[in-house]
Amino acid sequence: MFGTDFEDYCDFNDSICSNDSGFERSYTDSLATPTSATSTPIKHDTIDLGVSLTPTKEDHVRRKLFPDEYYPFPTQVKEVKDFEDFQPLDNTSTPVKSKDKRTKDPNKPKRKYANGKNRVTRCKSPTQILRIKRNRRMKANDRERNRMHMLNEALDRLRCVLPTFPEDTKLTKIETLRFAHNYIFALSQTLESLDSINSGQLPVGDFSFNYEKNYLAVDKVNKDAFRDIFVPSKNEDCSGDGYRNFQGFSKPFPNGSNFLQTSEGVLINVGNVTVSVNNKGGNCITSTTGTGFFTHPASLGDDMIQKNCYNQTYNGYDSLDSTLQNGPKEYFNQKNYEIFKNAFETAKNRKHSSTNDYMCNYSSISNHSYNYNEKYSYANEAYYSQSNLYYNDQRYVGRDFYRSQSIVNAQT
DNA sequence: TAGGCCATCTGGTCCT
DNA sequence: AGGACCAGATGGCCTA
Repeated sequence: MFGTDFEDYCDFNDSICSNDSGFERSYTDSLATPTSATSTPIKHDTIDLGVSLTPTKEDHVRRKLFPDEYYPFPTQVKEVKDFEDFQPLDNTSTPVKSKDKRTKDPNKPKRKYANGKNRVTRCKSPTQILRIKRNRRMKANDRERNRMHMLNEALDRLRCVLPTFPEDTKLTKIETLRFAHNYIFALSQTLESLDSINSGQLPVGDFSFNYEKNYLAVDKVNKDAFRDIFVPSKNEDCSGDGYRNFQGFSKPFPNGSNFLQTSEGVLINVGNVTVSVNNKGGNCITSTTGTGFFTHPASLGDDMIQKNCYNQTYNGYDSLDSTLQNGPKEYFNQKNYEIFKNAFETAKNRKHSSTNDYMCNYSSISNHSYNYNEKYSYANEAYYSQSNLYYNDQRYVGRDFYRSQSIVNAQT
């Protein structure tokens, strides 16, 4: 049903740029109307340019301001696989120095000119000077445009690794940076918590790295753990930029925080998601796309557990039967939940593997995060334990995948 | 309609 | 000379 690649959730058609891209304007207009009072190019009919201004993921074609013949270098955008692979785009007008430089002969005498100087400066007509300046300006604009494109693409890649839902409104630039700052902080705090377990300061039973089990559970230790991660301490001054308070998003609670404790439980706001932990087990996650409810396994009957199965396809295996796959639509939006959850798993995996895999190559995240059958595909015990850390509360029946602590009454 | 966000142009500065 | 970087200016698009 759903794709298994993380990229499936990051549709470049939507995320690469906003619809109100300024590419609809062209520098050619300003050239055509040099006497215009404003230096800002006038809106131009894009059809006249003969190029599609909408980038697509498939063709990897950068939006172009001018027809192909205006570009002296290839315009194909290099697909970035990892950080080391990332190179500046090739479609800049900036001339690239040839690597095979011709070695100068040091014995060769310099060319002499009649006036004693090394070079003759020809007189240029005002028209020529104007043309040269215009050409330099166009090239400078081209470079600046590409530079900003690279910056925006970097921001897009950053958006893709942040735990927000693709269906939600695209984060603005400043929101992306702020949220990334907070997210890194949250992940580092999570890793520190894990270190506390490894060093024996915390019992594993109190805080294992199981987001679903611990962050949605109701025992005090886990509530405090979550609060430690997402809510600044009293000593922290978050009145300014409020980074620790996820200020990139609204703070929905009257206390001006992303965390609210009530007599019935706690509410935690993380990005576009609000997690509600109820003392009576009525936990839920709410996003702008819908709400999903969670219940303790103890309160679930067998029939409810049956309905909590994944009705998705992983590794080519169809799970459960067709009636469940085509079952009621009120089930929790599993895709959104997985995206949110995988952010935490990524942090866990980073502890055990090379660092470049995850933050620099978001396509590889999916290989680990969505591979639910991997524990049965790998005999390596270490790998098993590593992969299974997060899913230590799940049951597997034949080819069917069950979740013991799952969604029973959700809507999207 | 005002304000936010964005892409683009532009000129200045610094550096190679 | 030319490229990278930056900040200001400007207009388009969208939303409350």
